[in-house]
Amino acid sequence: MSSVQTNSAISVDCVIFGFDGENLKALLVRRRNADPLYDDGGHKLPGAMIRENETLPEAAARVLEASTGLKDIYLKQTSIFSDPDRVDQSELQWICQYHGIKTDRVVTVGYYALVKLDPGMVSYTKRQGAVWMNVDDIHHLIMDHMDILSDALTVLQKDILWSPIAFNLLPKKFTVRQLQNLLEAVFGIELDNRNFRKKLFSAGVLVETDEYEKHVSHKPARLYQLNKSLFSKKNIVNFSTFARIINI
Amino acid sequence: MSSVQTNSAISVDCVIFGFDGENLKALLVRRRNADPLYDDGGHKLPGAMIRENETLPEAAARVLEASTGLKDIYLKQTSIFSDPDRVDQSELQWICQYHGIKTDRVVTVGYYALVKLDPGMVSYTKRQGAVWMNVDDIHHLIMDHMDILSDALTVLQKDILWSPIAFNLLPKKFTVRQLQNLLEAVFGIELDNRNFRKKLFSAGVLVETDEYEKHVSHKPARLYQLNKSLFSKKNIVNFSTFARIINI
DNA sequence: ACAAAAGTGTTCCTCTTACACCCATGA
DNA sequence: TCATGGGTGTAAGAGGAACACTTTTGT
Repeated sequence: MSSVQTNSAISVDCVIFGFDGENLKALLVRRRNADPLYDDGGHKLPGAMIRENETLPEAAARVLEASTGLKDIYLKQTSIFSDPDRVDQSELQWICQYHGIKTDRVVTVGYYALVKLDPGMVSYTKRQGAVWMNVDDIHHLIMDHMDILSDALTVLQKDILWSPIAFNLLPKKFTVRQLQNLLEAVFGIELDNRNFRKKLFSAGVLVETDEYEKHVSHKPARLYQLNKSLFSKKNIVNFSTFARIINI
Repeated sequence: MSSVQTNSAISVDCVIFGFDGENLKALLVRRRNADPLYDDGGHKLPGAMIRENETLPEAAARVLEASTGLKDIYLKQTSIFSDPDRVDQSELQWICQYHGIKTDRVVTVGYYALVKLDPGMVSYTKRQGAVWMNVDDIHHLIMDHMDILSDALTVLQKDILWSPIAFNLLPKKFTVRQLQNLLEAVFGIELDNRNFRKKLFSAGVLVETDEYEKHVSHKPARLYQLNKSLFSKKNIVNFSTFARIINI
């Protein structure tokens, strides 16, 4: 019988999703920005080891802030990746050396975050050496990070159906089309615009503003906001608007 | 800045759900069956420390087998509980002593399992000193185990809507009423029996058998089985039958 | 014979789907 | 004036909700 494992290191890896009005994107970093020796060209998810006196959500929030400069962002745990061999020996050696620690094993916890992708954000992350890639175009990441990403996407899909988190990916004021594009991108489906509007408005999740798109070479679309009064009651629990609209 | 945490112990705690045809139950153990000194009368969830060369799902399966004698049971990770103070100093001391380990911190990972509650199972668990309690009647557990239980129930509810796991709580052959009772118990709702049958049969998830209930003092109900052909295709992904039936 | 749960049909109404044209703007 | 996406209505059909009585068994 093997002995109890006490010498584990625990890390968090964050899948940071963003939406540019067209495509769902995720933020990736080079293996080691700070250490060109180990930049093998592979991309990875932003992550970190947990510290003493820090919970996992706190560690994830720290990673998020380091990558994006943002605090108070929607952040949710997905799965744990605990295969003893998920980090091979040479990776492990490097990790121990890099952090100045000694460990036999690294268990990682996946998180996903939802951020508003505006030009300011893009230039901020660019300065950090990070890159926003279309989720559909990401095929290879180092270690098991591809698994972590796929898992996060699956969880995101379910969560969007059952909570109003989709609005975390949109600007405060947005067009109906942006919301429709978002759902189409996340689920890989197409929606009938007329029926989408009907169900959306009858569900009462949106409040119209008096503002419109500007500088577009077609009839400018009205901007809407999320109906915040949904949050005052216990309606969050019952938010299944998108499940109905997508008809799953 | 605090240093990187490497000396964590990782445990798993399992919420083992069972259904007796009427109520949803969970399996609880005394704090330390083996050690009467520490039996303070409080109940806890079955759990264990992870071992070297063991993944978390493997550790959870080990706990499950120790509690119920069952292998190959549906088992799913829920959340992680990582508050540095979730285990207080005296608990920590006891844990280190009991396991003969040295650690500063115990992070635990919640799992839930679904088992068929037949008389054999009940007597097996009774011999282990464990007890099946109605989930509705559980109000106090030691440490943060009540949080782990509540969390598992929430996850179970969502999962039941989106996958055929409900059938893991029923015998191989069951009546329509048992399935209805199960859904009513898990969600705390009431369903119209006629409409329930209509939707259930039209969804094609059940196959009828030629068998009936026996020794009941009313018209015996026909026994049904889960339509296994659902699994051959990719239908598992699209299983939303109960979401439709419950109309969420 | 009685108690207890099984099993069955219909009507009404709501919600979903499918589908085509005019409108406002920038270039 | 043209190209582009915004924005609207209707008709037909499917699916959901509400509801009461007969059947079969054990006692």
